[in-house]
Amino acid sequence: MSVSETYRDIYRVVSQIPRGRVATYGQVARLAGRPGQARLVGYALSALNDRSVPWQRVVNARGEISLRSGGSQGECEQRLRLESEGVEFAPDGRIPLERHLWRPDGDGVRQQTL
DNA sequence: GTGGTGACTGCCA
DNA sequence: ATGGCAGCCACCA
Repeated sequence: MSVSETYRDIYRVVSQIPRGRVATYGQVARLAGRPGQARLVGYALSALNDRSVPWQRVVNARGEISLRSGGSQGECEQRLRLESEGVEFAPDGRIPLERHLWRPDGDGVRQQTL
């Protein structure tokens, strides 16, 4: 394999993010069994080369899109993809985590209660 | 094996 | 409210 089990675990968690919802790096890290190590998630996604993984649903703690080193059109593409999935963006370009933050435990029980 | 860096987060000023 | 510094783990040279 090209990736370690840690990466694979991270990808697995990211793949479990439901459509129309987003998760923070820290959250994914915690679910992946690496609490407090959001950097690894970001780094794992940076090394990610698989379109099967919805990496676009992973945002930073502020609900903004973290763009990669050097900067690229990935940011715009990510936003478009999320909007296409039903994720709303605030005027300031942020995502209301209160509404779209993924709740693994809730499992879509109370998230839709706007 | 060692050193530096990174798509982050949280606390302090 | 914003800005800056330190820390964690894994990958690359």
